[in-house]
Amino acid sequence: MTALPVLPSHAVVCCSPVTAGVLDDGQAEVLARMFKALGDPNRVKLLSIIAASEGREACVCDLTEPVGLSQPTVSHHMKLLVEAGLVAREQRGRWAYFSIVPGVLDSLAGTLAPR
Amino acid sequence: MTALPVLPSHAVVCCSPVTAGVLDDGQAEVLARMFKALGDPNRVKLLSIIAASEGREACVCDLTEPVGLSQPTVSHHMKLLVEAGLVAREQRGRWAYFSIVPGVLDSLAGTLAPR
DNA sequence: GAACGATATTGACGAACGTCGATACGTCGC
DNA sequence: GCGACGTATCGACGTTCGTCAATATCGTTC
Repeated sequence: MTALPVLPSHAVVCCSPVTAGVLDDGQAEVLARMFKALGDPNRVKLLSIIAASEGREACVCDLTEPVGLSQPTVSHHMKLLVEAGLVAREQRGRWAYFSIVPGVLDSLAGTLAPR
Repeated sequence: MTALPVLPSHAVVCCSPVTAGVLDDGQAEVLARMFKALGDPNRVKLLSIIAASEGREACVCDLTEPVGLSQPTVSHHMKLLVEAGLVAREQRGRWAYFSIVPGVLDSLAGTLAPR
């Protein structure tokens, strides 16, 4: 499978550091949305599986068994991760592939601990 | 107010990187717990207020008004942040002070993006 | 177009969550 | 000890969430 196209960087639209001053409601909302997406053990595990996969992408068909959840549940979780902007979805024939959005984890890490 | 005592480093017990391989259920659970604590805009804002305060600590009496929530709600949120290991609480007379647990944000950031 | 396989969506259920008024509890000053 | 003050806890409420079986939708193959 080929590398995913490079998406526009989210760094400029993503996140304000928690530690750079008092966040306003909008900024806090943006951050909280992403953290909430990671606030479920199954979704953390799903993200780690994708991150550990070749090309940092994985087919949803390979995600169901490792987390031991039903297909609808995994689909639902993946939808939440996509909506949170952490992963991107690409339909390839019958298969849905998910990949880590480039730079997003770096950005999110940067909100917790400025570099 | 004096600096808080240096707490034992949590780095050794805190977190496994999301991006260093597939996490087991326990590791994912630990991370998810902290992310979930940050999954509420008000708690993100509370954390940012504490982080922006002198000495990275703040009195709960200074937290209620900026988030515009009732006293019981703020108390409840602070309890969740403490239980998640992100902040520590210290009673000083009538006042409860909360501080960022040293190193915890760095550790958590490191789980998202290894340095 | 029909059959098949993959996957998203729907609906129901029980659990968890965020909020606040009321109250309980601990500290301080007299 | 009592009253005032600060803050945690309780209980109720409406909302949100994680789960799964059933079903709908979409892409592929013949």
